[in-house]
Amino acid sequence: MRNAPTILHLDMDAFYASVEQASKPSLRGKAVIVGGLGPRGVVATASYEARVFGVHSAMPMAQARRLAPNAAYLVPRFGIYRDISERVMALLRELSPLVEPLSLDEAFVDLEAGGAAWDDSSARLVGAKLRGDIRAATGLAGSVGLAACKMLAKIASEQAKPDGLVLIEPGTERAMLGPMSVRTLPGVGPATGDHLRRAGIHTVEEIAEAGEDELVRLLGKAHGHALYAMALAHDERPVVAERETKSVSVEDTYDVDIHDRVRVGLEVQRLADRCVRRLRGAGLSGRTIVLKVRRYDFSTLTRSETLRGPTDDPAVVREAAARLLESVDTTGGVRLLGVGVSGLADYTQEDLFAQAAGELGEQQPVEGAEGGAEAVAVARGEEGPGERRWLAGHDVRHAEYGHGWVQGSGLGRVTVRFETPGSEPGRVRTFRVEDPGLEAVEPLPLVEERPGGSGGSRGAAGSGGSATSGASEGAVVGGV
DNA sequence: TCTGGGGTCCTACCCCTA
DNA sequence: TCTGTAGGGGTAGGACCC
Repeated sequence: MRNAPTILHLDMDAFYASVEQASKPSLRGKAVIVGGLGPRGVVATASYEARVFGVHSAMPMAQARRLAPNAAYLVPRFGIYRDISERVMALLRELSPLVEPLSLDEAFVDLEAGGAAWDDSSARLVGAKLRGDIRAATGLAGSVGLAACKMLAKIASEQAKPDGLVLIEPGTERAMLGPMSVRTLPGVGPATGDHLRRAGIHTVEEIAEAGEDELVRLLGKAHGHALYAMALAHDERPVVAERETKSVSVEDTYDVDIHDRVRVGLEVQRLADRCVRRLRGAGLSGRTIVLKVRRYDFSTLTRSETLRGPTDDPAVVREAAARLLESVDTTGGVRLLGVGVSGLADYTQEDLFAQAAGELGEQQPVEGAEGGAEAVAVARGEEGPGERRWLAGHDVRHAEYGHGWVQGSGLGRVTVRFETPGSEPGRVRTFRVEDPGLEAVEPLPLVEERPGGSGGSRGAAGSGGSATSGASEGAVVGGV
């Protein structure tokens, strides 16, 4: 391990919820919960105001509604999250070529590789400036952890939340880690945590005291060795900029269990097609087709089949998935189905044959760059011809009232709050769902782009929900 | 209380082959 | 030729992460 704290971990605070608060002035300072709103949805992110009620990520939405009945409940808008994430990642890449994104809202940066920092004070300066730059570019708050390795940098950013910066000074790592719960270490989830607890191991220090042999005996070779090393604050994992995708999959949980075997078969076909679209969008093909079935009792099983060569042919994937389904007992009903492809290659042999046979006429549109027009299609959640379903939280424009967002819909009505990231909290109006004046539009930028200008509007996250600084309607870039 | 979606990695087991 | 074994690929499931 290097001896200067030059690994940076950035974690955007309550990312999805903060984006929603920054987009919607009326939600600033309020409990906001983003996630699946169906009967089987779970919480993706809760704002800090919602966490006060005990709501947290991965909690069933029904439970969240009991705990925080007056919170704002919104479906995720991945298009805008992705746009903002790209801006943040671009700022990170200015610091170093070695940036490892972990998700839309988290990344590691190797500051030493970029020559951006070489010791405590330079690292601290870079971290502080980065937080300011992110705030100016997006209006959002991010927490920064700085340490000599990835594990400690991540723990540091966790300690820095919300809206802070923590640097772990070299030489203090063991003393800091020792009293912490085993669950602090990456790779220790509920199951491993329980396992260790039953062996009388509760803290990181107790892992170190137990010794490597005991850890390997308890948890197996790979996990045991890795955990023991982490407990000694040893983590040699490098920051890796480019990660190859290993698998592509899609899955759906159904609001109501499916019992009809024919319907199950049709859903599997549909998922196979969706999976292939994603696969093609990424320019990939794969050899192993995986079917996932979660039954009525939440038991989950997978079936897989490895082909002789990689494919991205929807018919081939569909047929394989259908064969796999034959070996699964679905009596009692299924709550989730999934189709995946692994054993990926970035070329395809099947295509050569398919092209030769002129079978590409029915090629599907590529999903690839999701976020733009696709986000709008999703925003309105069009299910069938003539049917318009307005999703909570998504952006709309009304011919008469301008830009707003869907606050709720049902019984043939849709309620819209008319406000923009730069406006005061707006008024609410209700329309018929088929109102011709209403259309789904792209989200507005959170911070106005002012060429030559500095700074921007203040976001909501952790900043006390202040009003924005003089933004106007002028920056509207909506429209479909 | 009733548990999403998209991933990665590890382990155990089976079967085949050398 | 038979037997034991080691290794690799395929398969299934579990744990974990965000």
